[in-house]
Amino acid sequence: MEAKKIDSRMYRSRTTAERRTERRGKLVEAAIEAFSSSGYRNSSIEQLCAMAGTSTRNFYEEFGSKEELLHALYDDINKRALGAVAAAIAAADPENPKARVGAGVTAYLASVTADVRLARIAHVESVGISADMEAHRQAALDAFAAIIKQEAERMAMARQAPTRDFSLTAIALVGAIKGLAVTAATQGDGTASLKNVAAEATELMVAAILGPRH
Amino acid sequence: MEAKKIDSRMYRSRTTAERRTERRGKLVEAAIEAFSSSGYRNSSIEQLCAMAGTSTRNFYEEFGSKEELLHALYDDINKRALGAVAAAIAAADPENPKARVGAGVTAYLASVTADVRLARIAHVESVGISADMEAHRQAALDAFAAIIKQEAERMAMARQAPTRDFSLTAIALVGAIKGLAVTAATQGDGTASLKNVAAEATELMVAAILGPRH
DNA sequence: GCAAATCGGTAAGGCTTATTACCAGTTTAT
DNA sequence: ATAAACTGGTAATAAGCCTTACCGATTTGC
Repeated sequence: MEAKKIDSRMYRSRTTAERRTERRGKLVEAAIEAFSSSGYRNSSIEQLCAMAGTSTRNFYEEFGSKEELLHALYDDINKRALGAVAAAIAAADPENPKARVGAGVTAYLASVTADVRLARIAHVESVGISADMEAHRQAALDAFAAIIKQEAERMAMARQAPTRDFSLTAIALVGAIKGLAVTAATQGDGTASLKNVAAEATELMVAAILGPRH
Repeated sequence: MEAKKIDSRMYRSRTTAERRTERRGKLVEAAIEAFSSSGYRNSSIEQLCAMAGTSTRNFYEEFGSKEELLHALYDDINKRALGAVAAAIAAADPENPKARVGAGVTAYLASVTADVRLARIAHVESVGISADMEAHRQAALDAFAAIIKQEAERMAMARQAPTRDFSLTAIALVGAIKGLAVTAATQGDGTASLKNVAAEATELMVAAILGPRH
């Protein structure tokens, strides 16, 4: 009696799952555009629905609230960036620390600056929304810091870097990379080109991890 | 005819200027508490007035809007921090670059972490409020970056650092210091104590400015 | 002391926006 | 083919909040 047949019913030649994912995609795309141009707080659900060509009724079918949509969007952006970094690091020469670091940070910056709107959403519009969102954002930053810390410890283990606590170094480097990412995304010309910014970030990370004397 | 006698009239044994500055102070203090605990967007003007023991009528006498209040508060925080940094740098030994950098960054971190609420307001609650506020915030970050850049160039001039473009380095360092400041403010115990954080920031800045080989 | 001017609190108007109830359109089962 | 079930758009409900008009309280000038 309770069992519902999901994904079986068709509507306008589309299955339920198709319609849902399509609507979800449209809403996310609308949110990317609206949040990055008008700002999260100035974007109303009705506006998002109008841009996505759907209705508020369906909005609540996909997301419980505007914040839930932002949450999902934030996760998408971060998952993509984290994946790019992990892949780049894995593909780099394990014996060459600078190359590893450079590959990872360049992958991150390339991922984030590819679409200015995403950088803005991740680093500006998602800040200070609510206690929940803040906790989530902090967790994401911690995850990035953990990756950096892990890489640093790996180098220390291989005697390429001094053995010490890299916790604060990692936090500082996350902040530095974030600042460079925003700069590259908003004014990615000349001095702040992706190439220059990636080089700067790499130098800074190497200097911070390998220590002042090297 | 048009000339108004300002500050002359008394009300409840207080002059106009006295009442205004007092109210302003109470409103700012209420805003610090409300913004940092409930968040900027969740704090209504009525709430602020209730906490400050005044009325909405008087709120608009002092500030044109809630955002204007945040703007003023943000400026206060930054002015104090910038002043502390400038004083610390001026008092430091011009010949000892690391001491200068350490004094400046320690002064900044001490100023910001002295009151957790201020750190939260400056680095979290003020982000992504509006186009105006964003421009203002960016300008403040640029000002900090300019100070760092100037110090770096000063060192290069004295042949204590290599001669190069420090623009991106300064931006990265501002981000790093911001990240450390937030960490110290929110979890300023053990590893993230003011002392440790200041030391980390100093090391990073010296390494970044003086170059990898030193 | 009295009128004119100023100050400040209350309360209501008006706008925006989230949320849901309702109904029309569409599909499946018998 | 028709009833039952499901899908989705419109529109109304409801709440929150900014803003200001109004009016009593207080003070100054004459």
